[in-house]
Amino acid sequence: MIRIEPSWDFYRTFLTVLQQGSLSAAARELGLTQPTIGRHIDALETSIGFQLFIRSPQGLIPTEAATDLRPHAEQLASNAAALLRAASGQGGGVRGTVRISASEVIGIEVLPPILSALSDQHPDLIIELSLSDAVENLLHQEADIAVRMVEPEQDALITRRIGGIPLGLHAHRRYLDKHGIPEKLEDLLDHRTIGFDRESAFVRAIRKRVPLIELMRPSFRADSNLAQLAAIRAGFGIGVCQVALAKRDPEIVRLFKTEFTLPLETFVVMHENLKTTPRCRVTFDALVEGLLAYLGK
Amino acid sequence: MIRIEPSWDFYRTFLTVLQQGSLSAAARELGLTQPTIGRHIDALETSIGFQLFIRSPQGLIPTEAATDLRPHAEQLASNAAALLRAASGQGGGVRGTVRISASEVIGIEVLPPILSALSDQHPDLIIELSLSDAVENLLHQEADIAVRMVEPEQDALITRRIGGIPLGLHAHRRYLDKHGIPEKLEDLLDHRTIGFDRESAFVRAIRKRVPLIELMRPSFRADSNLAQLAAIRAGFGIGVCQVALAKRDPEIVRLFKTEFTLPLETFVVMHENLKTTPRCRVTFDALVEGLLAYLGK
DNA sequence: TCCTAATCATCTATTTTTGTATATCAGATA
DNA sequence: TATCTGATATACAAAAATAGATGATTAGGA
Repeated sequence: MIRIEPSWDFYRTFLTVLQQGSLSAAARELGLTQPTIGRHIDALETSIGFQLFIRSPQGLIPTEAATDLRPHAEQLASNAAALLRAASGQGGGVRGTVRISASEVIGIEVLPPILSALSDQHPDLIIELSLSDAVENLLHQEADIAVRMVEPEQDALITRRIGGIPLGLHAHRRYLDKHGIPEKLEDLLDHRTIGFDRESAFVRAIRKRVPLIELMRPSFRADSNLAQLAAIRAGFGIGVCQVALAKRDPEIVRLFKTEFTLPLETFVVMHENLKTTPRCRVTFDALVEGLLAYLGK
Repeated sequence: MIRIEPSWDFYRTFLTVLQQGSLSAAARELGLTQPTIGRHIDALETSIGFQLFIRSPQGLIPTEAATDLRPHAEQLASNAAALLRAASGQGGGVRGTVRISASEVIGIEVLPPILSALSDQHPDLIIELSLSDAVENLLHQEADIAVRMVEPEQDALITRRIGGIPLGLHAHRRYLDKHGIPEKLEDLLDHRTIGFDRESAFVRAIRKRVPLIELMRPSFRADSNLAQLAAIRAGFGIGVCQVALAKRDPEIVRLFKTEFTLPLETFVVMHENLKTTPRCRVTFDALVEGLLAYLGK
């Protein structure tokens, strides 16, 4: 039974201990001392009435109860960070921190010049870029704005459709010189191809489009699209990547230009709450404009 | 510029001051003293670098900045409460607090017997009932389970469709004795009717079904369906309410049984995270079963 | 086997936070 | 006008939280 509400700071301490694995490490992380962290955990355990950690000389091992509470504590941390970001943007004008979530490929290959120009225009704007393909992080307020490849169905979000980024099959000229150029799609079965590690919505979309993919046995697998792109650039074999990115390297050749093309629908998404805050508004617009330009629109 | 992260407790204090409107009232609310609350606000203002309140002898007036931060602070409070509820349910078995959100009518007229039976079966279960028609409170974790009249489109939610609760036009016999029984739908225009205060999705659904409603000039308006039900029971006039509720009072007569009937789709909804926690599982099942029984299924 | 490095627990001095009491101000009321 | 009630601000003492130092325990490596 919980008698009095614990200090919210205890939640922060609790999460940090979970993340760091020991009182000492959490103390270093938070700029406090180990006895203080220990007292916080003790107080929290007393307050909620059960044990959160098993102490050991190697650190603290979370109990099942602690693991159950972890997502709540993480959300609390996200919200606290969101509040601070909101606070940093106060005072009118474009200033403060804006946190953008995007896929690895987009974040590394496409966004930097867009964000760089934005930053030049608004020197007081601090840009954080979080690279992840998880769709949910807008709802958890881990980011203010997201570039997504699936249309979100959430009402509280403002969504702007950018269009389909064309994907194509590509290989490095070095690879083709050595292994020959496939003439028909079926020839791909005899080539070294680059594929996905795990099943995902994106992979299913490709399969649907080109059932042949099903039969292929990739000789290189990676979940990270970035790693796949690197593999194509390194001449490892034939893989799927954005046409615009491939064009940057004159040594990379597009294959089956007519037979295989796949538009990757792209959206810029923002919390409705943030539409009036200048820094988010400006960043949202810059992303939309920059991505449209990237698509040649 | 924010230099060091403020204590999370300051956020709680900040929100309480916003809610209560003065340092003194917030101090009473939190069980602290007015100087302490004042120091918390001072420290938070120093930390984030701008003023949150204008002090006055009548209390504290929030600045625009404070108003902007308010939703974040509220979400923080919801999450902290959700964490505590999760904590209260630890230890296996059906125990702890479960928070249910439902519309006023459902919560007052339909749920009590269901929840009462549930409570008898599980003495360690503490039930909180939050009456509101806002759809979003599941996402904000203000409730664990919700009874909703619109199907949520959110992926992270578990939804169970109950079916359509039939609505009908009703009036008290006392009213009909005095004003006569309308023969045709058009006759309603000459009667005292009970209508809605504001536009809502529910109202639009009714309008679509029975365009005649558009023409009616209700002599009693209330947003609260509960107030409308009370008005029908008091013999004020003719209004819309659940058929099953009207039947409980033999003095209430249903009108235009064939011409006017409207099923109110009903869903029980729960966060996916909570499906393994016994108290939520059990409550969810009890609500589904109870509501199906209420519908005669 | 012994040494090192990491951990948590405990005790005490110090710093920080909080509470108490009081002063001050603005508005409502007789 | 005098008074009462609510509010914030300030000074100082009390309480609480914190840091620092030390000891005990364990794992891993020479």
